[in-house]
Amino acid sequence: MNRLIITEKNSTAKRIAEILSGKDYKIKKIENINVYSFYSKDGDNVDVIGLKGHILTLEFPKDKNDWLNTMPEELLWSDIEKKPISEKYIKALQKLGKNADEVIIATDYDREGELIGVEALDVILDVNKEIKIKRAKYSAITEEEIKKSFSDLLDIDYNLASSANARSIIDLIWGASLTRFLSLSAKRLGNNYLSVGRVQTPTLALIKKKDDEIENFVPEPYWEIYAECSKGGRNFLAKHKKNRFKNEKEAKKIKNAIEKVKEGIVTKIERRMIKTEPPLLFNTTSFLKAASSIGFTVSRAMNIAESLYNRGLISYPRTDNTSYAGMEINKVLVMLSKSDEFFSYATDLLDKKIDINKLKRGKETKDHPSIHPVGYETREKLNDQDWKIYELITRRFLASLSDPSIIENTKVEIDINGEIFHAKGSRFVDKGWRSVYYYKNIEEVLLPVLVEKDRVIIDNIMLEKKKTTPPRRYSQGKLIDKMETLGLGTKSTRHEIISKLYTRGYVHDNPLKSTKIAQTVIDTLEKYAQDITNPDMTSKLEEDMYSITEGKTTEEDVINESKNLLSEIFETLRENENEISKELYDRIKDEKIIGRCEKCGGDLIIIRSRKGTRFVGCSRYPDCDFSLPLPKKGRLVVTDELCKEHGIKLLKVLYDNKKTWNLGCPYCNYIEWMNKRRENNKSEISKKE
DNA sequence: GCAAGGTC
Repeated sequence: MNRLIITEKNSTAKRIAEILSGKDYKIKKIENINVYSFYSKDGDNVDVIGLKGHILTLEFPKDKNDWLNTMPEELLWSDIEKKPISEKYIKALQKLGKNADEVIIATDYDREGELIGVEALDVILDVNKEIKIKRAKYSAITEEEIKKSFSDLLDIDYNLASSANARSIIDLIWGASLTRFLSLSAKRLGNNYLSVGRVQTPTLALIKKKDDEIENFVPEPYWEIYAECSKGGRNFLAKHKKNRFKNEKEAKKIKNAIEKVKEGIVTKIERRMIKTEPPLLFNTTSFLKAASSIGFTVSRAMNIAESLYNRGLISYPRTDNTSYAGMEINKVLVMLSKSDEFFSYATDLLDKKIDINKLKRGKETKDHPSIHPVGYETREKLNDQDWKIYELITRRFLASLSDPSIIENTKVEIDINGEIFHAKGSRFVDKGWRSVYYYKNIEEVLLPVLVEKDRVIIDNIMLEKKKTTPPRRYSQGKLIDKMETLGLGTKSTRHEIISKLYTRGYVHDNPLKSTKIAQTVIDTLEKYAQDITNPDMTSKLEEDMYSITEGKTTEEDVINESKNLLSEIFETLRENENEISKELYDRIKDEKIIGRCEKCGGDLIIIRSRKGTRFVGCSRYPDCDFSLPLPKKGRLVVTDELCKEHGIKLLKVLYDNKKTWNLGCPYCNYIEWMNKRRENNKSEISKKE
């Protein structure tokens, strides 16, 4: 009998073949894809193939491809076709499926995994209707789990696959129709289109909202009173117990009253032990957050993690798990105890004989284990960035197994002529896990030895004026975290969604700032199509998907309900079509004004020629011919910052390969370029001489 | 040239 096993990715195909064959398998290539082949104990021939995630994608029929000749709302009621993403996987599945008596779907144990399995199954049923179908569900790729799942095979959960299918159709219809409507209204076609989506738009709205808060923030002054104290030659700082004074007079009055006082009395000392439990193991979100805080962009961090995974150095980087499930702690520790960098720490942990049952913390999910090291490579053999990521993951793993960190906090109350001041100190009692995971460094504040009724010398009383600060923008890491909290995107897509916002010219910088275009898009959508700007759309979809899975409703019903809602939105959009178009077009046109013409005082605008070239020109052309060159390639992003010398908005250029060039002021850039050219000419001339 | 979801 021929048995075919289909997994979601190559790495699990290989691992499953290893486990089920006892490492006795051969690799054959079909359509240049690895297939792991072996004989089972019963003498059955088994082939294991790993796919590359989804093998099919959704598409509108060709006649709907012309944006200018299709009403965006026509997409709501259009057919949707399923098209292969890569032909070779389809061909390979057909070849293997034709000769198989039984197929076991062994894709990941989640919604999308079930759909990927059904996609593969549909391809196979086309060529072999008689085939027997089974499903293997495993919650970790450990020997025990895999063996158990293959000896206890289940059936395909078609409802679960259906729920994922509904999601994909709804995403395409909403995304494509609204993207086209906005792009057409704003006359932004070609690669300048204005994208809209269930996940990207609410994410962008978060960033824009933060920008609004900062824009509207009015700083309020407040005052703080500090006392510079000393005891036994040791200086320390105490702060008035009221902390912030909103009233300057009140603060001044206190300062004046105690300014000449030379001594204070310690009236109270409070000591508290603060125990901080070790951090949980990394899942994708917490990993990206940590990588972001040490200076990586989330895309870069994810790329490196993928590459470390492919080299066998870390476990699968896309997971929601933060528990120890599916992980062999001692094996990892033994491996690390042989490493140059971590041997002493790992050895100590091994000696401690950690009780795994006491480590049952974190969220246990049915997907891959938490991100942890599975191999080791010396620092020299990895490049700097790869090492930093590997080190971060390894230190986190070690930290999670370590003791809590204990800090002693001391609060000293000092009476200065009736005014109460507080001095705060902190020192490590036991660094615990912080000695190996030292990324969030905590500084000790040491106070002199004090007891109640001690007299301390007051060297100086200071009144400091401060201002309340606006909220902080989202860093990439914080945004990933926020997206997870709101249920936006998945562990695998969140970083891609953020990159997408950059390449669309919707955001720039890190922490993220929204561009004018983004602000206009969000304002328009919030006015006329609020559902798509709201994270609730995702929560609602999640509920609907759950109902489909439970059999309480159908894929068709959910899609129709969603289409009806979108159809109502389109009615509103059409009613306000002219206004929307004018608003989008005008505000984005304003975006093109980047400064004032030094020759005539007109507006400097980014002008695009029909040939696709562009330059900075004066709005009073042909009366004024002032112009500045711009690079031919890449997407221009206009920032809010102005050139200090020319008052022109600074520009950035985004390239397809995701590289960014901070062009800055186009005038400065032009001058620099001219100077360089002059230098080159000079050297050319001198060479000739 | 649209989305989001997989995976590399």
